[in-house]
Formats: sequence, structure tokens, C-alpha cells
Amino acid sequence: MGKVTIKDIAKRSGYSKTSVSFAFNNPGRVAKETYEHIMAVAQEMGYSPDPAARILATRKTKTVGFLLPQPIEEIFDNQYLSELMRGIGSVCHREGFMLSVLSPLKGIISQTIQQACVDGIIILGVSNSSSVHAQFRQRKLPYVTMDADNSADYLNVGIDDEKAAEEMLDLLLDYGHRRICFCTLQPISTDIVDTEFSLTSDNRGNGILKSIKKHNLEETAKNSFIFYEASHKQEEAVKKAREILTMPNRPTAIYCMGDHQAIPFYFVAAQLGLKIPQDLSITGFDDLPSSSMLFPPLTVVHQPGYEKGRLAAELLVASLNGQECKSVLMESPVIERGSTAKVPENTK
Amino acid sequence: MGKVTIKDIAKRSGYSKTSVSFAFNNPGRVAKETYEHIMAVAQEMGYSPDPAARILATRKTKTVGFLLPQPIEEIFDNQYLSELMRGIGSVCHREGFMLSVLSPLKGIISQTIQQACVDGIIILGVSNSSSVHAQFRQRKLPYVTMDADNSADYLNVGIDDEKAAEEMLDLLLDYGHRRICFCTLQPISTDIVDTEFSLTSDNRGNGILKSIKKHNLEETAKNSFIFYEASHKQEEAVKKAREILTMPNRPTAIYCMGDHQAIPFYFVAAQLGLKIPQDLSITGFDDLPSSSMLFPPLTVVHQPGYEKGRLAAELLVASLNGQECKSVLMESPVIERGSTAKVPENTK
DNA sequence: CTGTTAGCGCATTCAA
DNA sequence: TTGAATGCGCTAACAG
Repeated sequence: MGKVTIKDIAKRSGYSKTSVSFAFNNPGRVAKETYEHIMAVAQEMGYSPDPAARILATRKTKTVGFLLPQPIEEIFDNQYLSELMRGIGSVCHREGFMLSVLSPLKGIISQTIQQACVDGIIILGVSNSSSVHAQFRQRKLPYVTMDADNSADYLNVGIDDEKAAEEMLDLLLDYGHRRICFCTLQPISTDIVDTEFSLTSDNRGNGILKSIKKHNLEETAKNSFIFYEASHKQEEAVKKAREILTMPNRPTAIYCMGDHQAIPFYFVAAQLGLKIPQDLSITGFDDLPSSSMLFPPLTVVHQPGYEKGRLAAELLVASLNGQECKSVLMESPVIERGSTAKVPENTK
Repeated sequence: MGKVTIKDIAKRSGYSKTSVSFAFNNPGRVAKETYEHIMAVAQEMGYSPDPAARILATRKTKTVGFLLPQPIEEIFDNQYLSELMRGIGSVCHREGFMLSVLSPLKGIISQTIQQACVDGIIILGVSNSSSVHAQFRQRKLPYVTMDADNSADYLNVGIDDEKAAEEMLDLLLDYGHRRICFCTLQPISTDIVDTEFSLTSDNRGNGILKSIKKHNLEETAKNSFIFYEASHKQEEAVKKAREILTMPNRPTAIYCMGDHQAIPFYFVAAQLGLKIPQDLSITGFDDLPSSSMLFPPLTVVHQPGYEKGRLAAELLVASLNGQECKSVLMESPVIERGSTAKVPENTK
């Protein structure tokens, strides 16, 4: 047997489709008696309104999409993203929205943008030149970006990555560190061709450059700075950390582009008997909830992940309601905790 | 101006709606020339098919829902859930599904079940007696449970929580620990009235009881076992951990129902100069990716979170395809790593 | 290969 | 307070 529809309820209860519809969506506009009768019949026949049909009729899905460039699997591997989602989730919950986590379908992000059944979208890290902007406009889909360009003509919530990265390095350099290892962000492992998602990395890179120049350390940097992409796989990350910490003239400081990259270094340092921060300074970027529980607590650039997500969602629902909004730039201060100190005497 | 629809494209291009539709969904069934013409017009007019209408017509959303009892915000605070989502996500990605994270709307889970625009749902921890089963059946919505009853008449993926909890305690008891602190799972902070979500806790509780009885330690347990609900808030968790580790006759072992609860104890132990495992044994439950990177690595019940999610999603898409499936019970072995040892001599 | 036609199931305006 | 009629935008037999 086919599905039981509103028509069946109407027929069986003796009322019209309209009344049934009202009974479900606007009980106040129907006589109490009618309401109860209809509900009884609905219950009995196992009726339940079809969401798809409702959406088509109302033009509202009551769900917001969070679109990320990476495969879903990698999304939930990333605690920073979790923080963003917590923020987004808080306003979804308050406003009665559902949250749909969107990632490129078959590696094609435009597919996702076309097929997503949502009222609006929050998207991470698209550059100004990306074609996604055109696609959103074509679908007339309201959207808010995070970590994109704050002065562009779309809504964005972000921080000043360049400045933050610079300040973080300043701290290390001012402590006298000259042999520094940088763990950079992994490029996203998806075959998106039509967009470019590396704004954040670029900005931070520029900040680092500025700090280097400011300290007149171009030469030193060339010789004794190490840059590498940390792996997401634990084993590899640990292996790499061990390599780095056991090399001759090992770095005296580790500059991580994500807090999570610090963990393997803590682990290996403990194994090797290296004391943090006496023997080794480590810095993070994000300030995940757990980072202040490392021992010693991690010195970081504090990134307001939760707030960022919350604000982005706030902007989205506001523009869904037709309100005018503006992009917002958030603070991202360096927070020095216990994982950084002056470079050890003997390695100067 | 209203939205541009398939009809506009048909009119403007001179073809019928059908051809336009095919051009988008099944390019093969349309002449190449036609296809290109239609696409050009679509591009020019800024057309993009309406997902809602498509869903209504095809009766397929190409999205699976993951339904959890807690507010969205809390979902992403939980790494174990992240593991589940990674698993679910891996098959979503492979099968071209989107993932919608569902939580009770306005605290009412039945609302969510009614309104979710998905092809099927994966749901966590519902007891047999919960009314959600009836609701899913009423909506004829395929669903798979996780951590529910494995021998019930719905599809479930789970582990033997009772047995796992028992084995974990056996290990501690066999090491001679008699003063043990148990960090139990927080009850879910939502106002769901019509369901009951504490199966997991109950099962583990039973396992613990069995172990106690097996060791003839009912009396000891009464006197020197501590049970408490660990807070999700970092500060409180740390404060509580400090309280426990500084009390007279402090516990010699901490039995955590979730790996994350172990972190504050590691932290406070380091602050107090307590060595793990020499002075203090700690056990976890879940085996999160980061738990093997604690120092020393955490002894745990390994819960196959990723695999569980993957399997649940696998079962769901299989039943979406009309295949018959069966519930599956997964292994959850105790993995002893570096955080457990015999009880210290002087505290015997 | 293309067009005609009939739904998909519900919301909502307007009249009764 | 209730009902009839219309539209939401697209898909998919079926016929040509």
C-alpha cells in the first residue's frame, strides 16, 4: 500500500484537506472538536505529514547547511571544525533549525551547492575568486563565509590570520629561538578544481614572513627554519615528531598551525625526556578546549571557534529574516601559557 | 522577479520541460546539440533545479540523518560521537549521500522525526521501550540504531557494554586496587520525555557489579568505591579531579566511562607530582585516537567508534536498497597500555 | 530523440 | 469555522 496522505485523512475524517493541514500546522484555527477528531484519525491511520511536500509548498526547509571542502570523514577529525559546529549548532538549536553537514559530492562542490536542500549555507574558507560565490548567487541562496575575506561583498566572519601568526612568531623570536620547526596545515585532500581554499594558510604565511623581516632574520630563517606538513595519521605524525626532535641541532621551538599538531610533540618529548618548555618550546594555533589541559598548558593563538560559528549562524539567520548585516572581524590574541620559554642557554 | 524555473528554460530554449529535465539529470538521453543549447540558456538565465521539487518528485533526498538526543551544541563536544560520524561519513561520501545532524527540535524528538527530510536515520541509544520505534514505523522511515538492543526486532550495531565494563574492572581489581573512583557518564541534558536513553550506562553498571561480586568485594565497594558524574566543563572537571586526588586515602585507580574524563586526571596528577601508573592507575572507555598519545598511553576498553558508524551507515543504505540485514555485535577488547599497574605497596 | 500529461503531498488564498 | 481551487517545481511514464 502507498503512503497515507493528507487526502486520506480528509476523506476518512469527513473534513477537507485544508482543515487537516490546519490541524497540524495551526491548531488554533480549527474547532477543538475538529482538531481532536482529525488527530484521532491521523493517529489511527498512521499519518504523518510529508516533509518534502511541506518544503516545496512553504519554500522553507528549516535547516542550515555547513559546507566544507573536505570529505565528511575528515571533517569530524578536526576539533577546530567541531568548535565551529558547536557555535553554529547553538543558534540552530535556539532557532529550531536542523544542521546539514555538506561536503563535495563525488568531489564536486558545485553539485553539493545545487542539491543541498537548505535555507542557507555557511561555508569555510573560500577565496574571493572562487566560483562558489557565483553559484550561490545563481541559486539565490543566502550564505555566510568563515575565514574568508572580510572586506569583500559577501558576509564573512573571520580573524586577522596574518597578524596573529606574526605575533605568535614574534614571541618565539623574542625569546631567542632561532631553530624553529613549523608544522603547516595540510592541504585539503579533495579534488575540488573550481575553488581555492588556502586563504588561511597564505595569510598566516605572510604574517610569519613579516615577523622574520621585522627581526632581520631572513638568512637565519633560510638556514634553520624547518617547514613541513604534519600528517593527520597519528603514527606518521609521531614518527615525524621523533625525527625532528632527535635530529642533530634539533629545533628549540615548534610552531604548530593547529593545536592538534602539538600533541605528538608533547608525546615524543616526554618519551625522550625533553622538558617543555625548558628544553623545547611549543606553540599552537586555535586554542582547543583540551589545549589548556596539556601539561604544561599550551601557548597558543586563541581562535574564537565557537564564537565564530555562533556569529556566522547568527548572521545567516538574520539575513534569512531579511535583515541587513555586516561582516565581522574577531579578536585572536596570543595567549602565553606554560609551553614557551627562553631558548636554552647551551643551544644559543 | 520570481525564481526561474524549468518552465522558463523550456520556453526560452524552445524545448519541453522534459528535455530540460533530462539535460540536467540524464544528459545521455538527449541530443548533444539539445543539451548544449539548454545548458546555455540555463546558464544565461541563472537557472538551477530546485532541490525541494526534485525530492518531492523522486521521493529521494539522498541524505541520511544522524539523530542524537542531545542539543546540537553538545554533540560536537563529544569525540566519541565524532568517531561515529566519521564512520557514517565515510559511507555517505562513498554513496553520495549528505549527512544531516538531527537533534530534538525544541527538546522534542518526535518533532525531529516528523520533520527530518531524509531517506533514513541512524539513531543512538534508544531503549526497546522507546516510542521512537513506533514513530519511525509510522513514517515508514528506515532506521538503524547504535548502542541499543542487539536482539530486538530493529537493526542495531553495538558492543557488549556489560562484558567490556566488567573486564575493565577485573583488570583493576586483579591488580589489587581497592580504592577506585568511577567517573560515570553524564545524563543527557535535554527534556526528552518520551524516550529513554540510558541503556549504555545501565549495561556498564551491571558489568561493574558482576566484577565486584566475582571478586567478593561487595563490602569493600560500598566503603571505598566512589561514583560521580564528571562535568563536561573543563574547569569543574579539573577541580573535581583535584579534590579526588588530594583527599585522604585517595583512590589508587580512576575508572573513566569515557576517555575524555581521563584528561583532567592526567593534568592534575602531573601538577601534584603523582606518577602514572606507579602512584595512580587510570582507565578509559572508548579509545579515542588521542588516547594512545597521552603520556603514558591510556589503558582502555577499545570501542570501535569509526567502524560502528561505518557499519550502521552500511546497514542503512543496504536496507534503503531493499536488502535484508541483521544487527551486528562488535568486539570491544580491553587494551592495556601504560596507564595501569599494580596497586602501590604502601597503600595496600 | 522529444513532447504530453499526470502526478508528488501539502499550504494557502479566497469565498462561502 | 470550513472547503474548493490553485500553485510549489520537478520527474517519469507513455506516446509520438
